[in-house]
Amino acid sequence: MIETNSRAPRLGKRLTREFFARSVHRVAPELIGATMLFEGAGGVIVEVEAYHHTDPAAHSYNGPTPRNLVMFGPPGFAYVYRSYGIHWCANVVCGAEGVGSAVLLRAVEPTSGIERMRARRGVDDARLLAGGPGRLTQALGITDAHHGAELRRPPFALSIAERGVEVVTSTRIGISRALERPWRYTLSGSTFVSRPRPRA
DNA sequence: CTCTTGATCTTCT
DNA sequence: GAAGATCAAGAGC
Repeated sequence: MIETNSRAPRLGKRLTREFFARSVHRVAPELIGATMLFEGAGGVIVEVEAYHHTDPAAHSYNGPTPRNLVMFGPPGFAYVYRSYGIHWCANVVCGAEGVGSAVLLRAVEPTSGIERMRARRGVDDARLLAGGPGRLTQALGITDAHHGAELRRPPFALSIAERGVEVVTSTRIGISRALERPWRYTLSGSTFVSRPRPRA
């Protein structure tokens, strides 16, 4: 399904805490087209997934644990977890404090600090620099050291696109529960997503 | 191009 | 003890 996120209430404006305090299902599509930098490296967010606290696929589904505690904290902070023992994956906490919802950052189209991203990743192809949640954190240099950090403050820099963009919804990647929920959001036509263009 | 498998370790059962 | 919001390399077509 394709829609435009032009109704985003804060297009072109600096992100506020209220931006993240809304439903994860409203925040997620509005992050598509936003620019995300970490210590100056990063680019345009082209793929995210929403994880709601009532969602069996969400880490927060069974309530707070030491790992997911940040998800239950205030919105706008980073939930960083270890994936498959190897990678780091980064989320943005959304919704009211205590709810336990977050948006997984899955792919960025590189626009800034590309050489640093290449050095960290060890590859040249721009589509392989930050296309995938593990690749994204490695390219930008995000680790568990930034777990619980606020996305509105350095070294993060996040800004919503000046204009609305076409957003495609599809099913999420790599999960084994709640497979049918269409909570993956990608920038329409982008070749920088973690997997080929989702079937619309 | 697609499919399969190994790496590696924290969390939860 | 198994599973997991992943990735890269290798085999096969």
